[in-house]
Amino acid sequence: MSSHSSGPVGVFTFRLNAVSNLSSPISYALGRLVGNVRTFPAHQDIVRQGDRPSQCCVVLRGWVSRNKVLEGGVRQITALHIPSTIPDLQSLMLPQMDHNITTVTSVEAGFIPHSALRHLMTEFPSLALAFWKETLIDGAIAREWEVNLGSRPAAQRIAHLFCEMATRLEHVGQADRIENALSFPWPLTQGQLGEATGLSAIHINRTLQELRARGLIEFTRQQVQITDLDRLTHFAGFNPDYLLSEKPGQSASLIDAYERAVASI
Amino acid sequence: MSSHSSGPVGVFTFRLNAVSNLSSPISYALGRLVGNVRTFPAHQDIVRQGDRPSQCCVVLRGWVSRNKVLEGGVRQITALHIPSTIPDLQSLMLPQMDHNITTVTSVEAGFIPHSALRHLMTEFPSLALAFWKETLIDGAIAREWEVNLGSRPAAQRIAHLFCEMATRLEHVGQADRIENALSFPWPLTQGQLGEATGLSAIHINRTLQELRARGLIEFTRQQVQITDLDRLTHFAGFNPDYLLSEKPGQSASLIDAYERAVASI
DNA sequence: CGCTTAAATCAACTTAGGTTAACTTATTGT
DNA sequence: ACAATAAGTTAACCTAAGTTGATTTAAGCG
Repeated sequence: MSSHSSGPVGVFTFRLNAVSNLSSPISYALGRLVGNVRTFPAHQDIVRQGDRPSQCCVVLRGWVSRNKVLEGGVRQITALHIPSTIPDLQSLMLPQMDHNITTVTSVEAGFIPHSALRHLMTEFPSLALAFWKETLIDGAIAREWEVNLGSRPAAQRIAHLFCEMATRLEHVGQADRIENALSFPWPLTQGQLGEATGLSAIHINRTLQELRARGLIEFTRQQVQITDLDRLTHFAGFNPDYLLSEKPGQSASLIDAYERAVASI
Repeated sequence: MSSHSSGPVGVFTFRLNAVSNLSSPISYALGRLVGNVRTFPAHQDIVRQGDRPSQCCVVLRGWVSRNKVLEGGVRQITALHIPSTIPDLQSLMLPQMDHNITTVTSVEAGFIPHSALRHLMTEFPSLALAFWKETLIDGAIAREWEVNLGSRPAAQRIAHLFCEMATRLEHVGQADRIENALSFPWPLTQGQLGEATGLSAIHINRTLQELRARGLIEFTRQQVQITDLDRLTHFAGFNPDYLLSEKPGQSASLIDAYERAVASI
């Protein structure tokens, strides 16, 4: 069993640091709280709508989605979470989950009891501020998804999501950039991509082909390759400001930290 | 000029209390910080995308929208704010606004300097938790809007928004209920309703007529009347849990508080 | 390794919702 | 009370996206 400050948990504390500059005692204590690291298979609920969790889940490897399922069985993915985030952090303040947290890939996740987090927040009020800030960034992403769902045609909508994920993945060192080209893992099926963008799987397929024909992206198995990020950015009307990207310097150290963490597994 | 703990400011502190049960010294201090109360005309930006505010805005009367404008000039409303909320609370933690805050109606708004809020949060860490909780509820509402925009057909989408606003307005005593019928002010034009739901103004018009024909809603000038809330709720697939409604008891005291506040203007 | 199941792809057809433009009804301002 | 403007309504037409069903390719799996 891999466990604390070394190993994948590092991904988590290092990113919180980059976003909020936590002091090292907080960051150390937080890393130590992550326990009970488990591996989940793909397409499994970690937390369900209506649950009243007593612990928070930290994504250490793999992707998870927030999603809601309507009566008819239609599923809407409202957010995608990549390693280093706590998708159900809200359960600390809002007792009942209003949505599911579901694995997209096989996922390694750790858990922190609410009680431990509450104690730590009492001891270090700045931790609450860091969590609040995470929630605010999540909110900014949700707003951009609303714009995407409400106002962009299919091709731009999909392109915008690719731009966002490319940017977020690059921040945690999970995208490869060569000049202006970016490639990164893409574990969503076309059906799931449709659930995230509010489009049918068939229309996703058509539109993906259009994007390929325009030379904006390439697909190889589970990888997306953005041929020219500037061109795709312009096409999608993407403005990365809402992601509150870390400055280049911090980003670089994050990548190092991540790679060290992964290497030590 | 009306100003502090009496008058419309009461709407604000009373609601924060209901959501997070702030102790009375905090609530009192917070109410006193709201100054510089101004009246804005309808359709005016209070804060703009890209701004770096040094104060937060408290909505005391009227409605405001969060919105983003795309290059082509299309506007997407991502949230509606009714009295008692701080729409740009995030500016305290995220320096740059990622969206506009625009008045829908004529609006009375007060302002609190960031510095004052920061001091108060340092003195009372539970205030930061209350703000975080507000942000989380905002996030839950945004997720439901994502579902609405991505997964519901026009009639259900509009109906769902009516259900949500009816519920939220009832919490702050701004909806009249007679049995199962609810009526409340509706200041959005059909065009703005389209901007909130990602539909064209013409299609809003068509769909509104369908909802009227089905006997689900009635329109009189600036009022919406829900004929039978249960029926509309069922039609829209609305589940109010995500709004974290106060329990009936608290709700009632809120209404009283609101009415006292309004009466004292 | 072939068998099974899930994704992806393709084509034909349907439909919800967008668009344009003409016209009517409310508001607003003077 | 009037003109001027904004909002609501209606109709005709168009298109982006949904749907159904058949076919191919790729991914697990015993």
